[in-house]
Amino acid sequence: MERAAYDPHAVQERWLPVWDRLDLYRAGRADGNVEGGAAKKYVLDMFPYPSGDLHMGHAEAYGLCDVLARYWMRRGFDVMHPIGWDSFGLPAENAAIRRDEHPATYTYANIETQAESFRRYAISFDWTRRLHTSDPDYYRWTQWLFLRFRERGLAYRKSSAVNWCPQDQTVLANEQVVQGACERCGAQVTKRELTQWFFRVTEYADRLLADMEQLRGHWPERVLLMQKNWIGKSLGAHVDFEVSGQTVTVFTTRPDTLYGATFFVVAADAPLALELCAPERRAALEAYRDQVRRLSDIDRQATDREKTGVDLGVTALNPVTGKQIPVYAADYVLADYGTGAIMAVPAHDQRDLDFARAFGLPVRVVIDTGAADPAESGVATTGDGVVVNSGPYDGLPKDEAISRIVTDLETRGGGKGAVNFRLRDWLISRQRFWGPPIPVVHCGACGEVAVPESELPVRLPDLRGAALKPVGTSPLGAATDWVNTTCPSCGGAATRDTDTMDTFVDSSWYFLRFCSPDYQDGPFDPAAVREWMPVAQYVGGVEHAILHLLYSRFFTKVLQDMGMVDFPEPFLALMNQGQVINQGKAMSKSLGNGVDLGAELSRFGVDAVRLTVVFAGPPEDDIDWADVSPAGSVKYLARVARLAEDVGGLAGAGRDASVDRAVARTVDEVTRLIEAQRLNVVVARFMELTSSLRKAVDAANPAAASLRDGVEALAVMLGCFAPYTAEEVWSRLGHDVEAGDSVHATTWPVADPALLIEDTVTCVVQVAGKLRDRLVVPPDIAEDDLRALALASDAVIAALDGRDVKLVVVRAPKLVNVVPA
RNA sequence: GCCCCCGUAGCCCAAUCCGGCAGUGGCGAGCCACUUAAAAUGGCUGAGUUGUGGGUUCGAAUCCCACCGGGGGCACCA
Repeated sequence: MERAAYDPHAVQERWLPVWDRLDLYRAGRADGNVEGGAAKKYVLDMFPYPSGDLHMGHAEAYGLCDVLARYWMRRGFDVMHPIGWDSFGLPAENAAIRRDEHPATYTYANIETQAESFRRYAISFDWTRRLHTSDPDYYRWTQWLFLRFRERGLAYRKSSAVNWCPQDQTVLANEQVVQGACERCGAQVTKRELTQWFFRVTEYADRLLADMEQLRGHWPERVLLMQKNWIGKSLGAHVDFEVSGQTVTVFTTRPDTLYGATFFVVAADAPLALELCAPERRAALEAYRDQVRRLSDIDRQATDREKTGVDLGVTALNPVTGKQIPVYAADYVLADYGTGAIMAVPAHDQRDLDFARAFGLPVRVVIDTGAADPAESGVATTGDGVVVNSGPYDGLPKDEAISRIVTDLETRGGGKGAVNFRLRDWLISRQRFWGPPIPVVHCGACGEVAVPESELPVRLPDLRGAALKPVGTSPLGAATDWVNTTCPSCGGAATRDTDTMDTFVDSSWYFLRFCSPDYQDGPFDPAAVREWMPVAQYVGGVEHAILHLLYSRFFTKVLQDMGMVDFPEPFLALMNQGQVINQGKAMSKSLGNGVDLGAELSRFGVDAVRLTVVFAGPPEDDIDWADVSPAGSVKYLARVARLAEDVGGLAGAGRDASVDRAVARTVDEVTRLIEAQRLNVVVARFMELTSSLRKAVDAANPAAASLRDGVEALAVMLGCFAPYTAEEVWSRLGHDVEAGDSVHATTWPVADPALLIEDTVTCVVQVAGKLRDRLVVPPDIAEDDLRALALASDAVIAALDGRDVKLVVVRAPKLVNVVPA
């Protein structure tokens, strides 16, 4: 008999226009046709940057997220699954220079390409909520939020050393500096002192850390760990030292080693170094500072570097020993961590010891750890031990000494317990064009003045091509007509701020905008946000583990403090999909191992690619495209289509308990597996069910009703993974999809609990832990009966070989273990 | 250097949470059927010291310890 061929492309062409017409994925209108009514679920993928067309990475991330979104739709939830574009950013600007056009041209053309690809890839997006961060309607509210942050003292300007690329004559974001070099041109990045805008994220450090407890279990553990390390909370103390009549405070995590502080170091690039320096050492310090400034980041960060520094010719008073200790400036002390000055305890800190050995400074052991003397061994002892050489504290264990010394410092003055964070304030200024302009005007008379809300957005001027070339200042600065303005406060002549904001600012609140994308009275409608937020499931790559996720968490907390939202965390659950690699390596042009998504889709079809990325392994694992087989997925989907064809033609109402049980077991297990996000295992279960239904059909099983129900259940579940094929199957079973009876508008199958109970169980019988026999028993068999059955088994008697039985372990109904003497 | 995760068949994965038959999926390999032949399709088969060593247990892939190998994060943060 001639089989109906399975042509994935024909199936796509057939159903895509029908789905467009049926408008299946609009949020906010679920009919609550499943128990539990229509509870809301907000499912979100990290929105894409519009660089070219979609690639394999998108295929995986959006494919995985779509399974979850569709599953919850089938479970009767009112699901919001929106899409938008993170459409400001440097690549568009570079393309515009190259092609002599406006960045918007490249950006919006790519967006259209990606949107069409998403549509064909059959992601269940609610297209009515689409947004682009580069639209004035969007960045108007990015600017509005900036002004609210500024009112609260959370946005401020300060002078700071930033990454500078001498080749491109421009400031670079940290993420554009790869191992000390400019990611664009490869030049060594240096530091340059510039006045920049910052967000005061450090004020939220403690809450960002503490609230991670709410995320534990729902976010990948390693992401929480990375954020924890990034925030870097350290407990310790501030201790005051007198230097030339001036009080200089240091931060230390080891107040117990105060008696071992034999010298004092300030960061060479901190202003404090100049203040403390004796006049006769001034020239030496300036020379050293020049030398430090010329160092590239990559050199400066090398930990095995020789310690360098310069004696400042002054001394500091150790507050507990009463001794004057020398003061140095060195580049191993960081200007922007702690107070920019340290007490150096060479015996118990490796860096201080290295410095002491280089400069011939004394080493004084104050904690006896039992290890060799650091002065001899060159290895600082940082472990636990007993306090020595420390006056009244001698003999105390380390931890007790810490609390005693801190208490004494607080009582006597001169110090107190303190907490310090590694987290730095977020530098948001960019000397670039394609971003939201900072809505501030600089007036000679009034200073910094906010642009009034009624004048937002501050639109970008119409610059293109060569006008965007980096010249060391923002391209906005050259747009004279745009820069020159009047002061909103006094009406006098003033200039606009020429910085634009980091694109991470745009993406720190887009998930809120999706709740009410057309809202005109604020960044979002509070009622809509109450309805949808927080995001129930967020999906994206682990490369955003810190920046985007930390900033979004920060924004949410600020908005909570402003009373605009009533929750502290934006994303209740997070899934990190792995990367798609090829032949063991990240895909790249230079390696020639790239896999083109469009080519794969043309060859195998959308469903096969979607199924392959899900089936390849656990969602969070990388997929090596060389290890997987989209051709195998095509084969499987064709098998399902043929099964539907055969079953669709069966007549009759016959049922078969073993078929019904197999279906019920699969439904039950697949449901639990999806909830646990074990999506690769789900596909294996589909394949098993398909095989067993196939066998039943081939055996001329008369249970037509059971088989039909089974294939229907399979179609509904498979619809979340391979939406086109599932619709085709659904249609072959006789459903009128064009009339609205789509597999993507139906409800998830329910397993009858009665079918999940087995009438018999296979009991394993072991002798001394080795498998010797299997017994088929009722599931509710009594322990004693099972023991008797097992002991009577011929195989057991043979294995015992006359030995006495010492112990019989019975775990009814699954196992008996007979232990011989 | 510090911290985290992972080692199961030639390869990708199940079984690990909560100890109880190492397989139930895929790729590849081999064989068979269909075919003039091939492709496609269907069926069948084989493959294991569960990284290594030790411990706990009646029983360990699973729990504990050490080591080896791989991946990742942080790193002059006091």
